[in-house]
Amino acid sequence: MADTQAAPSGDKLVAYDFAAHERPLFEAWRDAGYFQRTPGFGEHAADSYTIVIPPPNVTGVLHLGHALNDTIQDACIRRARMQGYQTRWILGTDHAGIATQTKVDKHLAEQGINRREIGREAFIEACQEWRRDYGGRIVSQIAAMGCSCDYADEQFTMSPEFSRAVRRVFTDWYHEGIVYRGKRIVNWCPHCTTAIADDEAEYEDEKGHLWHLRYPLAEPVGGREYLVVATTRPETMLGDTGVAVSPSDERYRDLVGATVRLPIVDREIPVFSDFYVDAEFGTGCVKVTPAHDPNDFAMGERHDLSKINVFDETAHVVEGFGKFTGMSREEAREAVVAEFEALGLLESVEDHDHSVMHCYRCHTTLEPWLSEQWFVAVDSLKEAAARVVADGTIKFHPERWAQVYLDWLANLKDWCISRQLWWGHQIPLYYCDACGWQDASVDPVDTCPVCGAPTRQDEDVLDTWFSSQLWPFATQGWAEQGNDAPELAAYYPTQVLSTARDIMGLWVARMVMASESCTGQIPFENVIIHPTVMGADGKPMSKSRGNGVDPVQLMADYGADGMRFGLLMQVTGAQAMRFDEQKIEGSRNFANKIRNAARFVLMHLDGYEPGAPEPLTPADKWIFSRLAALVEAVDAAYEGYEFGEMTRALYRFFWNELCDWYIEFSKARLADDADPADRLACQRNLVFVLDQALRLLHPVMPFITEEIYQEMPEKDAPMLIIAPWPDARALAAWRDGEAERAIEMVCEAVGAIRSARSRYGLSPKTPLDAAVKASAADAALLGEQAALIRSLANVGELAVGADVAKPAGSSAAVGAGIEVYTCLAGHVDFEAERARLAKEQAKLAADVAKLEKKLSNPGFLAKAAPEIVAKDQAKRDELADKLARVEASLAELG
RNA sequence: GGUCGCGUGGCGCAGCGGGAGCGCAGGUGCCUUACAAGCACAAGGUCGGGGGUUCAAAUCCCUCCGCGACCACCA
Repeated sequence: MADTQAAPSGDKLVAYDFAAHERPLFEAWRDAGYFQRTPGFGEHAADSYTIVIPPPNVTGVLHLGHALNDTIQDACIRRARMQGYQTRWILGTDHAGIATQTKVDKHLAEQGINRREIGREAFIEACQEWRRDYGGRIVSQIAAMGCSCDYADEQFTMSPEFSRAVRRVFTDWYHEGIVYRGKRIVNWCPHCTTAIADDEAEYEDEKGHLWHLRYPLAEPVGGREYLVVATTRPETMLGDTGVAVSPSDERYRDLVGATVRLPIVDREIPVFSDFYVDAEFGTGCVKVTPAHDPNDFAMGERHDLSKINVFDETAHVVEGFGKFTGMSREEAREAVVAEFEALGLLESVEDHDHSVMHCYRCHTTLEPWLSEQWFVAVDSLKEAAARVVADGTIKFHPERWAQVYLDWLANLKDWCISRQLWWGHQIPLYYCDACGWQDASVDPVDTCPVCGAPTRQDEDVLDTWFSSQLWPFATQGWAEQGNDAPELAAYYPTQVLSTARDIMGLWVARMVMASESCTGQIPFENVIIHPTVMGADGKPMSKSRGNGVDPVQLMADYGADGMRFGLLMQVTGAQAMRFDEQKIEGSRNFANKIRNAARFVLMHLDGYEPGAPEPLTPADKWIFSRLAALVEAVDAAYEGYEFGEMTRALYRFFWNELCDWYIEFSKARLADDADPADRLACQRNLVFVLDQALRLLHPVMPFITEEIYQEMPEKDAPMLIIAPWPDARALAAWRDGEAERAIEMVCEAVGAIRSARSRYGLSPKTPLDAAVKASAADAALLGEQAALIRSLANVGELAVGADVAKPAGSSAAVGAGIEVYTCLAGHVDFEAERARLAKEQAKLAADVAKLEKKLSNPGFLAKAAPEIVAKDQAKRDELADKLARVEASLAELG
């Protein structure tokens, strides 16, 4: 606190060492146990406030999205802690199946190791090792931000307890028929060699071709010897088992029921009609490959076609296709097309853009692939999940995301949960090959309960999101004690879930479904969907674009407080926010302003004695009134989850009201020759306002506020982190319209005199005489504040009254209800003053005319709310008055 | 194809029914002892175009234009 952060100019700027100031505070909070379950106090003592952090991937590093999201959560929970709730912010990481396995694979590959060679156990050990080496990094970065999570009870989606919860849900759902096994078309990643869920597939537009291929008919029909199919994937023709046409397509009516002799493979396949086919597209004939296209699969089911798998798990052509066997998809495409051309069956090729599915992890083109997989039947789950959002039990902020959520649920299809990976929760389904017994079980089943033979466990692991969906309750004792877990009773449902919109379906909706099914409760009451942080160019941040910003670097440059405040200041209800580093810099400056204001207060405490704040002067009453308004605004913003509003309100109050005016007002009262009683009152009021401001700022800027709080002359809590939140209801008594009016006039008068001085290039050091004319009531209010005006505007003689005359040779500024004359005689040439006043006269005349017109409109008078009419009349009178006074000043200048 | 978001001073954004605001950049003057990461002052916009509702529109409705996102997807 003692050091000046910004050295006087001339000296070299000494960078403030944020980390050195922040880390000890963090450790103090942690060591005092404030990050763990806090006991609660006051009116909310019996209520809990819980947040579960969206668990970052174990191997991840902090990015700006986390930084924003975690700041939001920390602000919420710190405020709740100060409000006296029993708080708990559950921290942990996600094992992130594919993501981690991909990384470890790559890591091993660099050492020339293939995971298939070392086997499952060794590979899992490699993952664990990787996790031990890199796993803690993101948690320490979260700590560097100052997040008040429960670090002593860190969760992991593959911890023994969590795994038990996963097995339990799988087993329960299996027994309820919610989890089932089936041979279906799934999105297959030939690189990761696993199935992935529909929402893990990303569509990307690609330039491609539409090949028109002739398929000869086994027997000519009506003189026709062949039909032409159009396809974007000629290589799949090896697996064709039918050709479909639209039922309403007259052109092909007589072909339905005919047989095609499939070229190359020489297979006889039927021509049939199906409603799926659009006669308008391509040739109107669709080759049907049930094993490699979901729509074809559906047609295959409807028409009882066989399903021929052309590709193996790495998307190479399987045995039995002659020279094509062993070719990659791409090679096979070329070879098939070449063959058709050689056979004279390639009718034409046209360019065709289409969207192609890619793996969201490795971006390999996905192959729709027929395989045996596990699924979650969603029909019984989604109903409750939709209901609790539709009826407002769970609220989205901003509200419109509720519709996105509901739409997602409405379109939901069964969820493929099995993954052909090694890193993850192995599916707890046990088979007895001897007698055919099979069952799911929470605990391992080594021998068959029917015949006693050894069993084997399913090889596949579960989708990462299958475990993530249990996060809000599996972290709270559910695995062992189910819904009787005391933690759940105390801390469930949680209050807030904050996330970006991209995992609305993948995670948010699934948590609701799982929680409703497993606990019978909602998992959280409020869902905050914060905007996605974009790069400075408005595009998503990415390595390849080079527009990424590292939050760790931001914290090093601007402090954790600066980054936090700056991020929240940019939050709006929109879907995206373009990252603006200047906002972070401005917030760092704001933190510095807070530090300096506190320094001012604390260095002027000579003779200070603790005591109740007491607003004596209008300036005191004004700042108390503004403080009361601020608390109300901040509370309202938190309750609406409007973080941009909240931070801007704090910024405005602290900088533009407290620092720009109240502290300036205080200087004279704190001087050595000031009245000791008044000085003490001023000190107490400064301490009080600073203290309240620190509390309001603390959830967003925890470090600087705590650091200052420790220096405060009186404290009602050992640390600010658990100090009571300002009480808006109690403060409301300080609202004072008259004091606000008085100080507004002071500010206006000071501004007018400074402006006149600046306009004519007069030094701030030259004292000027001035006069203020106001209504009798205002003059009475203002008269008491003459000293403030004199000291802030460097005024010599100051006259205030209802009937003061404009001094000769003065510049006039006409404000709201007051007129300010700055004496410039002997200092300036009045030509410029005349021009300025003439310009103002024109502007005022136009404004008055506009209002006159409005007020003479009968429609307005008849229909507008009476207080609006009154307001406009008052405004008109005021402007007319101003105009008259400007004109008078002008006349006087001659 | 469907749904949603955004177009406001040079730049980045707030405001979303009663006379246009903030930050930054730029201009002028200040080392005024809390702060030059600062202070003071001034300048800068017909709120994307058009139409409508209303006494009143940046704000509500329609339409067009331009960005962007999500969902679905026709071989």
